[in-house]
Amino acid sequence: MAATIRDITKMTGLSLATVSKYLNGGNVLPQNRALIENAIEELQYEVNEVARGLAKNCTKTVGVLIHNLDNIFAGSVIANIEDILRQHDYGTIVCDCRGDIELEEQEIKFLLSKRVDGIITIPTSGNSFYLNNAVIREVPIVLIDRTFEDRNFDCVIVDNIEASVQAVTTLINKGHSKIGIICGDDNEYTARKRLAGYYKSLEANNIKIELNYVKRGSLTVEHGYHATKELLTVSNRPTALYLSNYEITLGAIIAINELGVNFPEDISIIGFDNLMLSKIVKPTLWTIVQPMEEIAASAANLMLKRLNKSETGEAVRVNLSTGLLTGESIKQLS
Amino acid sequence: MAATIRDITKMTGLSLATVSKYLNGGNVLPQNRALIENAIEELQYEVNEVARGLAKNCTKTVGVLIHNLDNIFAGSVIANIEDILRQHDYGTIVCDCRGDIELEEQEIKFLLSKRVDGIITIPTSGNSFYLNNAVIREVPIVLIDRTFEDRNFDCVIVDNIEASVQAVTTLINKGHSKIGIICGDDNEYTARKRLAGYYKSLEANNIKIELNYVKRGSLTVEHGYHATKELLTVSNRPTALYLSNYEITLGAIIAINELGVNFPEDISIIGFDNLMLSKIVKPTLWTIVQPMEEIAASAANLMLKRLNKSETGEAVRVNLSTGLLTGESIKQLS
DNA sequence: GTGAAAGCGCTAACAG
DNA sequence: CTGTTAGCGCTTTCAC
Repeated sequence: MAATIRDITKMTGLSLATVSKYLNGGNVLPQNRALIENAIEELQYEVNEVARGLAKNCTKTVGVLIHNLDNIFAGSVIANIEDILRQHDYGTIVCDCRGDIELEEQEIKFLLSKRVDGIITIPTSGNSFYLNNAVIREVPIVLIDRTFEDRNFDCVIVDNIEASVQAVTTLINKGHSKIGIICGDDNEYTARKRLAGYYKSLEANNIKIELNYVKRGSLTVEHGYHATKELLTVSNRPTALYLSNYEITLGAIIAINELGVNFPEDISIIGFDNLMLSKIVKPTLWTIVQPMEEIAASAANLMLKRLNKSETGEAVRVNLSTGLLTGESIKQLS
Repeated sequence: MAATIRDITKMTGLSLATVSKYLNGGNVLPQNRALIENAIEELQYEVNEVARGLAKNCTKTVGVLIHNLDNIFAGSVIANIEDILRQHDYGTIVCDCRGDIELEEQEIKFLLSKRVDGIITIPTSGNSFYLNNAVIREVPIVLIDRTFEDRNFDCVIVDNIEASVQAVTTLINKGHSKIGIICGDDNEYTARKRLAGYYKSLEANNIKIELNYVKRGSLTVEHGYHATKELLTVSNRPTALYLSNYEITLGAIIAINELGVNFPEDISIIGFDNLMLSKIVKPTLWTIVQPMEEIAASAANLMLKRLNKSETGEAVRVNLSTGLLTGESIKQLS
């Protein structure tokens, strides 16, 4: 059995209160301080955070709930959040709900029963109903990647429509009008927005929308790969492709290479998030990049502010912009 | 403030013990059961797991500590572990130590102060010193991916030497003797083993080892990419490449495609772990696969057994074998 | 600055 | 089956 604070009182002859005060950074006579520190060393004492959590009604942990852990975006965001939180002595309980709405609701219950001090989440569900209990208990919540229409929450998002506009406009400015898009399907919030941005910029430039240039599917390498092969063999094939997420970009590159098609000569492309590819592929890739670390940092810091009450106002909405990484993968059409 | 068990006693007129018994699955008179269930519904009561944890001296959470969260292997293993544990009512506190030994030690302290019931970890450190406190407190530990020489722990590993032997022997059986390897560097446990397996099978077949066929580096796409380019331009270039990890395989494929080199005609390759690639690349890829879900399941189940004391003996060592996925990426030399 | 005592929400004997 | 009671390990008044 691990040593308790009581063992320290016995060893030092001091009282519970004094030792506790020391542990919480209070003032103690130098001689007593020495006694306590010695005892702690001797006994290998470490605070029992469970007991402390009960006494203080706060656990110094935040729950992070996402749709899928084995995914680059989520993995990297979580790793960074965890990092920052830890530096402020907060632990992180990670749950992944596998894109399942029922599980998502259960996981929130689970996190609440663990009495997390706050919840950071990339929502799966389309409405915020599943967060009711957390709201009632006044557990701070920070949303990442999306918001809800039905209620305001703190959130950290990027403007996905604008990201697409950036990408597509870049292509248009280089003379392209036959532009394909490979994207997720309509029940994905970010996919919907990105597709909307694609439509928006085509319309703004009076370019007719070709429905067979739009390849909806899953957000996977497979979809990127197959959709690219299809788009490259379609009659009246597009001159440029907008690859609207990390995995899709990867799949597309593999398909293009495999077909022996060259970019930018035969096809122009602009990718998404795939820094790894943009760094190593030759010719280099034009890429839309989400500020993943900034997203993580904003979410973590916003949460920290809610936790230490330095932010108490209305729901704050952090809007980050995507960046545009220039490359050589887009051909200038005359 | 959330409702407590005491609120339920007031509402039902029953005692603490009865309600507690109900909550823990004990027998209660039907009428009382109804009363309690009604009160729970009414009050939106949920067990405070922190209080329960203190009373029971067990928290129903296990800590998972790994070197790097934004990595396919770790991400996918953790996602699966979390899944299984959750189904048994265990939560998961995830920490990533960024491959830093000092952080690793701190994280263990952190997990212990949170009183996790068990720890599952992919070790970073070369010795088990940092686990001392956990051992003393008799917190069950399950290692993944590697073991220590200095002390026996429960562990779930694959035979990395054998994996390499499988890969290299496959190449040799198809008539290759000029075989390159791209791998991690010597301070990576698994990389060392995989390289050792490479040497082993060459020696077993009396094939002379060419040191410039061995490309050590980081376990990254970049390394796979650049090393491949180097190996393909070296004089007396190898006829086959063994790509000894996921990221390296990905980088190599990109490099090969980019160079306009064809496999298996111009170069034979066998990859590692990259199921995604082996599924979508044409010609299909020969691939060594680690049973990631099985690794996760074994680790989680072993932990569960330790936790419920159904396994109490000596350290158990689960040895899983890698599989060989056949493909078309290896040319038969006459 | 220190100590005594009550309490955080729950569990677990032990009687009844 | 139910109720009483005494903790689990720590924090936090409130006197001294």
